[in-house]
Amino acid sequence: MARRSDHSREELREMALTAAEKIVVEQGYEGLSARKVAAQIGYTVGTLYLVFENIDDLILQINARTLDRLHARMTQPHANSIDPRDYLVQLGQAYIRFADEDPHRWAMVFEHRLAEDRSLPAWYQEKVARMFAMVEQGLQPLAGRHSQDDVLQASRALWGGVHGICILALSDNLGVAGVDSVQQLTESLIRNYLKGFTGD
Amino acid sequence: MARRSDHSREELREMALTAAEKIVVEQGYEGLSARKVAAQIGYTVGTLYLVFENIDDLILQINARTLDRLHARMTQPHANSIDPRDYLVQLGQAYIRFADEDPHRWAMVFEHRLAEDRSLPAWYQEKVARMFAMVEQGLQPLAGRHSQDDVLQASRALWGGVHGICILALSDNLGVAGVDSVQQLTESLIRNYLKGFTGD
DNA sequence: ACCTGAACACCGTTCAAGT
DNA sequence: ACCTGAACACCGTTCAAGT
Repeated sequence: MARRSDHSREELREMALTAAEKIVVEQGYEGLSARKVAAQIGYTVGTLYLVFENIDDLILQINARTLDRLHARMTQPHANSIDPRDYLVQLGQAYIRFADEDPHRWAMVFEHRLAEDRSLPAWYQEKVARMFAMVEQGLQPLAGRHSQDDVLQASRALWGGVHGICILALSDNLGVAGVDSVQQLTESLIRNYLKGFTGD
Repeated sequence: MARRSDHSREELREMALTAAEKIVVEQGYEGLSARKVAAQIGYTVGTLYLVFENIDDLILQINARTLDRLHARMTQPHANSIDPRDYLVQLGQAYIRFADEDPHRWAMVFEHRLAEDRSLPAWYQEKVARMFAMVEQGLQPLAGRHSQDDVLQASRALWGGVHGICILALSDNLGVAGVDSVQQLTESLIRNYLKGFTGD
């Protein structure tokens, strides 16, 4: 015992994150604990605190990976060759699909709250911003006579909307059953909003 | 000790809920614990379990009260005498205002997750349904040639949208500062969606 | 230098025992 | 009959001590 040096810090970190992600995927946010992660990788709890600041830090690292996965899923090959409206609907539906297929991972991103006084690190906020930027860009071709500020506001309203439908659906608060109806709701929100936005 | 009979079950319940609400308002969801509630009302933890099934049950009771408060706030006096569009915007803004003024109480309603296998009791689900019904009714005058099903779907999309903006704003994920901009986002979402919905 | 093991201050929940 | 107090199985976090 003590001084094993079986693994480097980096290896330890990777093992811990992988083990933690497995727990989250299987048991959800509530099922995660430092002790479980430590047990999974064959170290003591104390060791985790050599690699992560605390449990919030560990969760943040996982959430960052989740945001990366989500971003990858939302990156479409033919973004430029299709109608902007269809593209935005596709973005929304990719988002819903991701949340539906990996609900625990997705939920942790939004269920995890930092202590009131702490705020998300810049590198993390950037990952969130990147997603909003996708929507903003998708909206750009429809801007018409709208100012850049209008487009920004619209992208936030729109994405907030998609997110809300997603949340309510996954928590069964929308009284809609199945992914298909959620996808329809999303499409309804986006298309109607865009009609209003473009003024067609 | 033992056999105090200082308070009836009903009194105990009321005291516990009031104490618990105070803790939630001040310290948020995470700050709540059965032991703290018990200490506040001068009883042992065990006593709480004579009045509530478990801590989830206690939280559900608080959340039910919160939904009642919210419903009261959203009930407007002149609902029938104003433009339906304005009315829906007012509903949305009342929702945002409530969340902004009482963030901890509001957040607990949406942060609290039941165990995967358990579902919300019918009496609780009805309180949620009641709020969606308000939106649905507000939307009714704008239905035009839309089917009843379309109106239902639209009310869900719209309310999901408002909710999403509210969540992202309160978790600082929208990059918007202050209630005013959130209110603007909400109005943008609702008015543009309605333009699309009514086809004007 | 690296990791452990035990400690500390917390949880939710249960239930024999006291009055 | 009513409530306690202690127990059980968990938490996150810290850090002296062992190799």
